[in-house]
Amino acid sequence: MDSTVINLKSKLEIYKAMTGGGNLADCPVRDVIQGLNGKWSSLLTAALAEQPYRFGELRRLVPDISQRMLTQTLHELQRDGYVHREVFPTKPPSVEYSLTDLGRSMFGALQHLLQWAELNHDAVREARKEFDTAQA
Amino acid sequence: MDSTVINLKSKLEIYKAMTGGGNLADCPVRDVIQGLNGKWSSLLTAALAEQPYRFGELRRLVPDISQRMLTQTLHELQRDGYVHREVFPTKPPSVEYSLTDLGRSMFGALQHLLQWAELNHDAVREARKEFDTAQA
DNA sequence: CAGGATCCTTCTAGATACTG
DNA sequence: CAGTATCTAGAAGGATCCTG
Repeated sequence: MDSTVINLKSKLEIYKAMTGGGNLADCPVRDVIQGLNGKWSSLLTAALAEQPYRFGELRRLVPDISQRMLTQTLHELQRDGYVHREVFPTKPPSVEYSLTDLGRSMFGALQHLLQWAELNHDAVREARKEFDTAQA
Repeated sequence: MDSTVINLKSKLEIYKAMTGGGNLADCPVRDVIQGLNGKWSSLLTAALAEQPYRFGELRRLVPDISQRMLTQTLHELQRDGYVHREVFPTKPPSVEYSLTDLGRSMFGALQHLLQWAELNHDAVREARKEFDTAQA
């Protein structure tokens, strides 16, 4: 079966996983998703999915991220187990960031959404334009 | 080919789509993803993927969302073309929200990530715990 | 019933300066 | 090189009251 085909059963399961139990605050799915909701999380994951990078390389690669947000986002991704941080005791020190197995697995799932976004960006933009002019 | 298998070519394409052109502020992928980064966007999309709901039904379904955020998030999802809003001129009025074709298409891609989150929540939690104790 | 308007709090993210 | 620390503006989100 094509894994892009979604049956109702899995929809219901996801929905239940997100809303069920009356304990939304501790909902597992939302807990994980929340960790990827940052402005830079997806972008940095996508970058590291290509190949490992060092701190400075990532800065140059993503010129409009502040060094504070780069540090912080990498830290969060590392904390959630997606990113491995390896320090090489050179002088001056160099630090390499790479995806863990969990990170690669997660990116495999995230990628569907990124690809969809790339393919359907025009439709979304068009919908926004239409909506905004209709409101005016 | 199993669509969960990622080849390097598509990785690179996504990465380029997210970072290329030196025009990150207008990056299409990030533009679309940003619209789904809200605290409630995924949850409401998942709910509406199951079936259409009325405003009050969604409130009861997601008890910990404020009515303000429910209104606002539905509005954003509608603006991006994911959600259709239909007003029935009854007394008092009733409004039904449902996914558009674009919304269903988007959810098909988002769902991979939600399913991954459900399956791997324990691993993420474990990683966090390990990271936090290692820091202490 | 389905919101709009307001006020307030918290969280996010950017700018800048400094350090091992 | 790879960060930390501090400060601040702005956005996101919550609480409450009001209405067609």
